Parts: sequence; structure tokens; C-alpha cells
Amino acid sequence: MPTPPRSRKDALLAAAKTLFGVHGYAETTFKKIADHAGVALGLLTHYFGTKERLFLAAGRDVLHDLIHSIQESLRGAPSGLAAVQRFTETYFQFARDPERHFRILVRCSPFSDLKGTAEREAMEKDFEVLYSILEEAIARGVADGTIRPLDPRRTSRVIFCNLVGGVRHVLLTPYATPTLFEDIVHFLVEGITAQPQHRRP
Amino acid sequence: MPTPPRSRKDALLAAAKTLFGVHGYAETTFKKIADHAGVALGLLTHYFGTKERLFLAAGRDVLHDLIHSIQESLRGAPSGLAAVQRFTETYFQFARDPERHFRILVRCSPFSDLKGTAEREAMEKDFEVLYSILEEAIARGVADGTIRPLDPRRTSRVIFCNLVGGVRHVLLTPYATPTLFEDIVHFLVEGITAQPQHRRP
Amino acid sequence: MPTPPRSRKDALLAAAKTLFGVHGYAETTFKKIADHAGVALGLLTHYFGTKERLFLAAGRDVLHDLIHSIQESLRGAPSGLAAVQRFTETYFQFARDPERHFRILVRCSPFSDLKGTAEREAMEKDFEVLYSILEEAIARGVADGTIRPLDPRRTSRVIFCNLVGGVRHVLLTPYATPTLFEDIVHFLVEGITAQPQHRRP
Amino acid sequence: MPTPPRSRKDALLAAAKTLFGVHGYAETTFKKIADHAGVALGLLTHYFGTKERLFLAAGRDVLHDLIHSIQESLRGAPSGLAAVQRFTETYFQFARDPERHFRILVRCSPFSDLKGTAEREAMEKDFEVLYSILEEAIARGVADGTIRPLDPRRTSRVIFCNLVGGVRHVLLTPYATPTLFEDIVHFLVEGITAQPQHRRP
DNA sequence: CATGAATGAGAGTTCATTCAT
DNA sequence: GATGAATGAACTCTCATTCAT
Repeated sequence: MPTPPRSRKDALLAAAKTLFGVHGYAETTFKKIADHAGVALGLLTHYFGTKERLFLAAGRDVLHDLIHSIQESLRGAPSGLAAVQRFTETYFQFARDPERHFRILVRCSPFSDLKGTAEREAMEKDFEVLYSILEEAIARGVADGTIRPLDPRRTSRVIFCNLVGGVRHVLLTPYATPTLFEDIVHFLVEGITAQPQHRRP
Repeated sequence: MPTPPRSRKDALLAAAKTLFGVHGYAETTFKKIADHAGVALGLLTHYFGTKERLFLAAGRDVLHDLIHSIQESLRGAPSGLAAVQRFTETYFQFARDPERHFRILVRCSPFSDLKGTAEREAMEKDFEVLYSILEEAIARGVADGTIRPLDPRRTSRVIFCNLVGGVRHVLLTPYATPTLFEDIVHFLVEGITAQPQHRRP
Repeated sequence: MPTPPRSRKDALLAAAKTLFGVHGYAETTFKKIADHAGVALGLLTHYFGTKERLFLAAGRDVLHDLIHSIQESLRGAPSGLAAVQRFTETYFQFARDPERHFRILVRCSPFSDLKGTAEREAMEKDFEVLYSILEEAIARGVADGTIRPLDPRRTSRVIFCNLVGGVRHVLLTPYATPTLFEDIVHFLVEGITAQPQHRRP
Repeated sequence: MPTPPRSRKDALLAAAKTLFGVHGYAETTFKKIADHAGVALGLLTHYFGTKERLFLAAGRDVLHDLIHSIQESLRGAPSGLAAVQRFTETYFQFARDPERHFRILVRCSPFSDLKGTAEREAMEKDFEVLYSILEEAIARGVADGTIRPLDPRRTSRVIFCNLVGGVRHVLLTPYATPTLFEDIVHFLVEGITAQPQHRRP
């Protein structure tokens, strides 16, 4: 259970994560965030500067949590294939938990449109860490023989497309089936496993 | 080759597709659209009502084009598997073509936040057509033996996650590999094919 | 008698001249101007863009009126000396007339701090016209023998200092004597006249 | 050479003089002043109360320095005319020296708009001292025969207009000639001297 | 049909001032 | 005395929408 926000800065960041995630960037106003946090309007600028920077701070915070969760989850994985499976499962688990505020990462259009090059690049670097973790897990699996001889870089992107599409379906659309996350994990694992026993006689 | 816009209404719709797709919903103003179309500002309200309805009209127009393209492409497919492959290929091909304005479908947050229930439902119905086409192609493939005995509904969602994740990576992020679309098609086809010859000795 | 403002744009410009002149740049808000003009707030941006551009438009308008008044006044001056005298008298007369809104030219600090280089330069060019008119009148007086052989450029600046100091004293301070304008004109004319008769026996 | 600021109060006052002078009243914020002085924000209110009072304190400080400098300069003047000349020269010299922070006196609009009557009157009294010094020098010159029989009060105002216009031209506009200060002094001295020898044959 | 001037609510942001520490 | 987090009113500017022409 996360500890309740101590400082007003934390309260603002938490409110920002929630509201940006639920209503998107444009529909979330400073007033709504301050009211939701029960804190004065001016503190937003005081602590975070502009709206874009606040959005970025909130997004990066969640992203760092996600990276940390995945790293924890991968620790002690017995094989590359298991690592990949843990990666996808942890990703979806994280996305499901409302207290993790994953939705803000889904509302990502301001990331792409970000004016300040420096901040945009920082965000991109953070995301690249995530891609690298997955890529390395695949490479490990190829090396240890649990994963088919696939190109780790290209395969990591394909897998990430599944993750991105999955969370968008579940969080934003009415088209997701109840088992979508499990189906995707199963589909991915089956698709990369070295020797799919179940197809053998 | 699309014919050039004839009426001012068409010009406005075309400008809306372009600008919404490139700059997103919030950053695109009536003034910019009217200027881009070289047409009087007041005509936007006159023809389309509110901004949300304009966005919806533009989005649905593109969606109808996409559905039509896919239907054309699937006509005469020799098997269910081939139909699924054509579906994914046409989808990506459509997404790549700037003149098709696919990007507006990617900027979809206003769809989810749409106030008017009636219009939101209309849009949802349109999308469901797309899901159904894919679902039926899978069912056909399962029936004709070209596709493994998968659940058509659940599989269609998994495949769609790949498509959604693919176009977002290519159109919005710097993380896409050059071969991403082809890799996804290959991964999907391989993952659903009934008798994966290449894994047999 | 100036005709009453016809369009709302004119009403806004008139209100801007008055309020900027009376209360200065920083103390004059869009709301005050719009209220004073009895017109919607948004029209200010619609017609003039930013506050700085509005201030500039108001200032340049007054400056052009001043230049025009002085040019009218100088037409048919019998000598260079008379031209200089008319210049100073017209300048002060203009400054005295509340309907001329001269005070906005006195509140000139935003001119110096102007961000947009292009507009700042335009304003500077306008002022240079005024300096040139005075300079040429002096040169003419030196040529026709009514003015002492002074350097026209340097003398024009000295005279302008008298004008600037004069209007600031009268319009902004409690230190002006009732006859200040006349005293300055007298002092200037006497100081540049070729043969100061009154000092002769 | 002015001694470096000892106390934090002095540091704040020095920073205020600099920033108000360079950027004007409205553009200078408490935060900028505190940062420039390397001192806590809250001390500004603690020592000076409101922004207006701080501006006034800074302005009066400079004004007192100016008055003192002029009084020093006039001590031992051999004649009224010489006293007037020293007055103008010292005034311009003071205005030229960046360490004297004369520019804050030029940014005087808050003086005129000052809300607190008491403080406004105090400032006015300070300025009146300056006017009186000049007035008395003129009266002395008229009495000792070095200055023409001019009205001291009215003449002092005319001379002050020259000073005010001069410093504004040099400090705020691009129109000042390189010799403007000298030209003004020359013009003034010549204009009030009792027997302008050089015009006699 | 066509135009764009007109409206005003609401946005992000600034900043003097307060006050608990 | 010294600090800077906290406040919120007020600012400039934006923009969907209306409507007289």
C-alpha cells in the first residue's frame, strides 16, 4: 500500500497523475489538479513550472516505477524466455493497478508534441531503458536456447506493439475481451519459444 | 488517386483530417482549419456543428475508407489465412499513406471522451465492423483448415493489438524498427498458421 | 471636433490611448480598455494581437497625428527661425490638448523595452521623422540667416530635450510653472536667433 | 568608490536600484531582486513593506546621493553662474555613472502613480530641495551680476527641463548625439550669462 | 450560402504578500 | 532575524461558437 502523500508537492503530483490519466492532457486543468489535491493553484507553477513539465514529471515518475517493477520482477528469472514472460506479465499487471497511474503513459500525445527538446529527449531515454531490458531478455533467451533464433531488437519491438495495443484496448476501448492480457502473453510466449512441445506428437 | 476537393465542405473536411492528424485535437483550431482550407470560418459550424462533431466526421470518413479498402482487399482471398494476412497488410499500407489521413484515427482520445452518446456509439459501431471482418476471416481460416483452431473473437483482439501497437510505434514514436510492419505481419501469420511447415524436420 | 469612434476597433484604440496615457502601460489592463470602450474583451487580441502591439498602435497613431500637425504648422513659415518656433509651439499645443492623447507618448518605457525588433524599429523610424523636420528647419534658418551658425543636428537634439523635459514637467510633475511652455519657447528662440536685438543698446 | 553592501538590507536595496533602473518597475519582481542580492525572498517585505515602498526607498536613496553630490559640487562656487554650471555638470556626471543608479529616477512612473499620499509627498519634498538649490544659484547669479536678470523660479524650471530631457535622451533613446550633455550645458550657460562677450564685436 | 466580426468564459501563468518554521 | 513554501487574485491571451450582414 502506497503511503499517503506527505508534502503538497506530492499531493499535486498524485492528483496530476490521476487526472491526466483519466481525462487526458487537454481536459485536465491546473484548477482541477489543485482542487483535487486540495492545494493552492500557484503551487503548480511554483513546483513544476509549466503544464508540460508537470505532465512530464508525472509521466516519468510512473515510467520509473514501471521500470523498477519490471527490473524487480526479472531478478532471478531462470531463463531468457521466463524473463520475457515475466516482463509482459508485470507490464500488464502494472497497467491494471489504478494506484500505479499507468494511464498517464497511455495519454502520451504530449510526449510526442513536447516543445522542450531537452525534456523530450529525457523521456525518450527513459523509454529506451524499457526497450533495452526486453531486448536483453530476448537475447539471453536466444543464447540459452529457450527462445527461437530471432533478432532481439526487432522482436522486442514486435512484442512491445502487443503490449501497447493491449493496454490501449483494455484501458481505452470497449473492444477488449476479458482474457486479452492473458491471451497476448500466451500468444507471445508461444510465438518465441524455441521448441513448442505441444505441437509435437 | 483521390480527386481534389470540390466543394468548400470537402475542403474543410480534408483540412480537418490533415490538421487533426498532424497536430492532434486540442492543438487544431477552427481558425487553422478554415485558413488551411482557404474558406470562411463560419462554414465550419454551418456544416459540421461543433468541433467534436467535425472531428468525428473526419475520423469516420477515414475509418470508412479503411473499411472499404480492407473489404476490397479481402475480396477473392483464397483462404481464411490469406484473408487475415491481407487484412493486416492492407491496414498497415493504409496507415502508411499520408493521403489516407490515418493519423486522425491514432489521435483518438476525443473518441473515448465523446460527450454525445449517440455519436460515440455510431463510431463504436463503425469500429466493430472492422473487428468483425477480421473475426470472420479467422473463423473462415479455422473452418478451412488454414488457421489453427483458435477462438476467432479472442484471436481477432490479439491481432488488433498488434496492428494498433504497430501503427503507434511507426507514426508516433522513434522506437520503430524499419521492418516493424513486415515483422508484425510475419509474426502474426506464423502464429496462427495451422501447420507450421518450417518447424517440421 | 473629432468625430466619435465608428467601429469597435476605433473605440478600442481610443480607449487604449486614453488609459495608457493616464495610467501607464502596466496599470492598464485589457479588461479596463474593453470596459472603457464598451466592447468585448476578445476583440483586443482579434484586432491588435498582443498588448505590446496595441500600445504601439496607439502610440504610433498619436505620433503620426503629431507629425502631421507639425507639418501643417510649418507650411508657409517665412523663415527657418519661424519654422523652429512654430515647431515648438505646435508641439506644446498638441501636448496640452487632452483629445490628442499626447500622454501616451510620454509613457514611453514600453517603447524602449519592446521585444519585437521590427516594431521597435518602426517606432524609431517614426520618431526620426520628427527629429528630421526640426533639423531641417534649423538648417534652413542657418542658411537664411535667421538662426546663428549652429550645428543643425546637435541643436535639434538640444531643443528636443527642452520639449521632452517640458511636457514631462507639465503632464507628470507638480513642479511646472504656469508659464513653462512659453518660457521654454522664448528661451529656445532667443538662444538660437542670429542677432538678438534686445541685447543691443 | 562606494563600499560594498554590508547587511542583507543593503544588498537588497542595491539590487533593487540596479534592477528597477535597468528593467523598470513592472518587469522587476521580488524574486529577481532577492535572487540578484542572494538573499531570502521574505526579507524584502520584512525590511521594506510593499513593492512601492521599496521602489521609493531605492529612488529616494539615489536622489539623496544626487542632492549630496550637487551640494558638494556647489560648495565654493565663485559665482552664481558658476554654481549653475556646476549643478548641470554634476547632474549629468551623476547620471552617467552606472554605480550611482540614476536610471531608477528616470523610471519614475510609479512616483506619479503612488498611492500612499504620505510617501508621495515625501518624495516630492526631496525633489523640491533639488529645484531650490538650482533656484538659489540662479538668484545668486542675478544678484552678483553673472546671470542676466531672469526670474529664478521660472528659469530653474526651464533649466531642469533641459536636464530631464537630456538624461532621457542619453539613457533611454537612440537619438542622443555624442556631445549632447556638453551641448546642453553650453546652451544653458550661454543662454543665461549676463554679458555674452563672444557676441560682441 | 457565405462571411468574419463579435462574444466571453476559461485557460496557463505571474507575483506581491503572508506566515509557519 | 531569516527562510521560502504557500496563497489566490489578476493578468494576457485563446478559441469555439454565434449571428448580423
